Amino acid sequence: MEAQTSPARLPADFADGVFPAGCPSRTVLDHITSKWGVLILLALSEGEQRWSELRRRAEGISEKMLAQTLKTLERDGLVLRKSQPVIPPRVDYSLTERGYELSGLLVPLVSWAYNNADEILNGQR
Amino acid sequence: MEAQTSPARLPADFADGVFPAGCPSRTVLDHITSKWGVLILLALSEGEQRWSELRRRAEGISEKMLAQTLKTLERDGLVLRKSQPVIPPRVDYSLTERGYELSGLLVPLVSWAYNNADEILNGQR
DNA sequence: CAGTATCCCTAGAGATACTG
DNA sequence: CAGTATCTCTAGGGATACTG
Repeated sequence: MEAQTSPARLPADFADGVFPAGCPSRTVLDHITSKWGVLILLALSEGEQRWSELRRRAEGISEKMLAQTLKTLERDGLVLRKSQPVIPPRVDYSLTERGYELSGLLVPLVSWAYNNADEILNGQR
Repeated sequence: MEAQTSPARLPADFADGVFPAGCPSRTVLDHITSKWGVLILLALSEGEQRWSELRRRAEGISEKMLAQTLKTLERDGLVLRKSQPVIPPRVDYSLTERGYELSGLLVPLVSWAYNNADEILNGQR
């Protein structure tokens, strides 16, 4: 098999092919491709959900990491937090418009990973 | 803004909305969304490249992480390593067909991150 | 229910030196 | 040039306990 060049092109600023160390996109990329970040964004792509629901779906996440991940995504304007002043507390999380846009790119990636996982890890063609 | 549901759908196995802890796709996802993994795959989407070239492009990567990342991606069948028995050594890396397919999903994501980075990190609408 | 606050701990990242 | 081999270190992540 020969080397190929991807049809989808990178932003022109990467035209020299260098990904600068201090580039802000690195930070954003770290947030949205983080282990738990992806899963939370994906879960929320199915619609608004509560804390406990997210915890159940992103199986294996600790409370600490759920809180941290949600805060980061909220600060980044990707996730919206709606808190009701009731007892017991009720908090709903959902995607913002921007988060929704992003999830449209993430879903195909996760689907691909899911569909190719066995072949990739078990080495068969 | 109201909660929305993404048009792109997840694999049916995720229909219950749960991402199982032991799911193989988690491992694959970790590889391809790793800090350096993304950048290497992206760099290679521009075509075959040598070790030193990759090191230059993924600015800030250490030799250790470059070696480790390339090995993982090669084992996963995403990257092809072609070594010439010459002195000085010459090794070329390129994407396999599967890696190429993946890069088609990664490029839009990185482009999105690049285009939205400033607004995300500086908080303006 | 929806989180904080702590403590602990090691895997993973970087730096450096060396080599075929 | 294209890597390995070590060493070091800390910050990310888990577990647990507690709270408005």
